[in-house]
Amino acid sequence: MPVTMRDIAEDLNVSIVTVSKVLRSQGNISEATRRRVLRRAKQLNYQTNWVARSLVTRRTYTVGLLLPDFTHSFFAEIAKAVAETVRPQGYHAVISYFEEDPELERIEAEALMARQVDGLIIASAQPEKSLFDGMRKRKVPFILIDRPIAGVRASFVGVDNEAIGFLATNHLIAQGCKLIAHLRGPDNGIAAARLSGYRRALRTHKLEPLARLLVDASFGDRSGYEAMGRLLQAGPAPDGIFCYNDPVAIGAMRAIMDAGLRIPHDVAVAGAGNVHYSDVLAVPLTTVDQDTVATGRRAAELLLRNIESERPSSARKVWIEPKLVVRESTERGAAF
Amino acid sequence: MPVTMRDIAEDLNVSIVTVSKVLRSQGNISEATRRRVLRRAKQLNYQTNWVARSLVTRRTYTVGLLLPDFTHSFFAEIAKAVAETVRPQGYHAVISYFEEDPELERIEAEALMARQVDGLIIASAQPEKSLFDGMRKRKVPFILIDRPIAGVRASFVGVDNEAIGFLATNHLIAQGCKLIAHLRGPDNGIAAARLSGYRRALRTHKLEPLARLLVDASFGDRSGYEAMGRLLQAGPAPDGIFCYNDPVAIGAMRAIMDAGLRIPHDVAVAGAGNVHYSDVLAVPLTTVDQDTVATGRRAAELLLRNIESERPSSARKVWIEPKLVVRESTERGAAF
DNA sequence: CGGCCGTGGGATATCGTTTACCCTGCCTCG
DNA sequence: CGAGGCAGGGTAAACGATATCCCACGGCCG
Repeated sequence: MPVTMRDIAEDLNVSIVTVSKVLRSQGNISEATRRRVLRRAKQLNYQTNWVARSLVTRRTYTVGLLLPDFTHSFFAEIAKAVAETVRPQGYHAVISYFEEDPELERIEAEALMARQVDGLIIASAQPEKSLFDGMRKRKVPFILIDRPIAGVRASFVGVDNEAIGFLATNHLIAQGCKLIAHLRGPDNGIAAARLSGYRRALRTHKLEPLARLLVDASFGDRSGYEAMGRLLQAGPAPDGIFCYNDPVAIGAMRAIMDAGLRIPHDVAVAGAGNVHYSDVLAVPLTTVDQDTVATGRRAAELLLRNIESERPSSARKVWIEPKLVVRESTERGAAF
Repeated sequence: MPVTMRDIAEDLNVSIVTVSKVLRSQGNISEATRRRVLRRAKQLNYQTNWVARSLVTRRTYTVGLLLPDFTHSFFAEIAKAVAETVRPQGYHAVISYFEEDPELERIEAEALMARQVDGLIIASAQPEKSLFDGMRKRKVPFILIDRPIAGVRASFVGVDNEAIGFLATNHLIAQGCKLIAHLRGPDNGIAAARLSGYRRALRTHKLEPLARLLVDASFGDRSGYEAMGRLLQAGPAPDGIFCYNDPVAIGAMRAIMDAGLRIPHDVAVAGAGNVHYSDVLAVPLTTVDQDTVATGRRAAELLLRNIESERPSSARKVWIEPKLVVRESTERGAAF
């Protein structure tokens, strides 16, 4: 069995409390005993038992991270940023995922709380309101990320999706595109915001938002391929496309090339999300980066502040600024 | 503050022990009190305090997972498989990473042990032998994955890299390639094993292993591009290439196309690793899948067995069978 | 009728720390 | 010279559960 403070105390004929004080540099302990304790601790390779410590301090120095799927690089990067932000403060991140299943999400959240995490960061699937009530009742601080949930009063950190749509579309316009289509994402707030940014950019430049240039896609490359196919059959090809996200854009690019058109010469393509293989594609893809690192970092900082400050701090919303990443798929020069 | 067993016990005028027994379905408790306790627990929304329970049972039902980097999809997928395997048994996985830094690796491992994980799964960077000694001393079961460490007696689960080299090369031969090159990886055991599989395949089919067809690359797409460039300049182009991994293969493909050659018509290309975007490339890439799911699952199963069985179970080595994934980059039909 | 057993439940110690006090000298200072 | 303060420790009670025994009672059996 592992070494405990008791072992050290008995070896040295001091009390356990003395050992504890030395190890935490608390209270008044003479330099002599301090050294003796430290030396013996090192010899025995003593390690704090965090379970015991947590029981009495009511702090585990652990934050829970609840994600739909950490094999998606988007979430993996957020997780990494969170872990890196809390580590210097002595916290660990424990990561759980729930596969977009609200029931599993509740179960995992409660498991994390039963393990007494000091706080939670959640990219929630669904407004299972009871979950949030439960957290509030137990006064566990939590931060929502990426997906705001209507009707839940909570701090939130996420990218400004409207800005993503605006940035990408604006860039296409700056590249000289006149007929700009949008492959729109699934029926959720994120897709709606990106669409609305697309519309604002068109409006700003007095381009007409033609209905036939707005095509339903989803979130995968297959849906992008199909949507693009429909768009190309329906009439004259657009000269620019903003796609809901990178996979959709990749599918669209394939459809464009299959149709014998060239990127960006005939059609410029922009995506969103900056998946990390966007630049090893046949034509490297212009996209809008969501700055996962900033998202994770800000969320973690906010959470730590809430944890340390006891008080049920007011719900803050932090919007991360997206950044345009220009690659070949839109580089046609303003001269076009 | 959260609800405890004491709250339930006082409300019902029974002892804490009785409550505890009901909640764990242990001991003899009458159906009547059983129901009363359960009802009250539900009303109060009682949740086991795992910190307290763990202190006395000496079990946290938590396994640690120590990875170089979980934003690499390879490790993320392993992590997911591990989490999924242990979850039904009531365990949680807590994931840590160490960025290939042996010092950080040791620190994180000890932090996990201080948090009393019941076992560890490690894709270790380096043979900091002291780390493994420490784990053995504290009798924390652990399993190495992906990277065997020479001189450390421990259970291991990983893919058979020699088989990867053999499978890929063999496939190229079956596709009719006669002049097969290899872009070799960095100087480690994994690359060496893949190379040796490549050689065995050539030998088996009595093809000559020309020295000029063996080119040093590294692990990134840039290195693949450059290595391929050198190879093409040095003499007649090979008609098949097996690359250390997928990124290298992607770089190589770009170099091949830049040289005006066609894939797979002029050169067939095979990679290894099956990164999840291999099939959205300009030419979908034939590769060898490492079966991350099996790796994670087997490692988790082995670990759980070790945990449950107390006894310092003997070090087992499990080799995961890789699987060939054929895509366009090698599809030329045996007729060539 | 005494002994034994099963049922239903409780008392108490324990897990390894921290926390909140308390105690004992000795020194200083008015 | 007595009060007060501080340095350097110690005692005891948590923290929230589980483990290990123990007890009372009733029924049943020989």
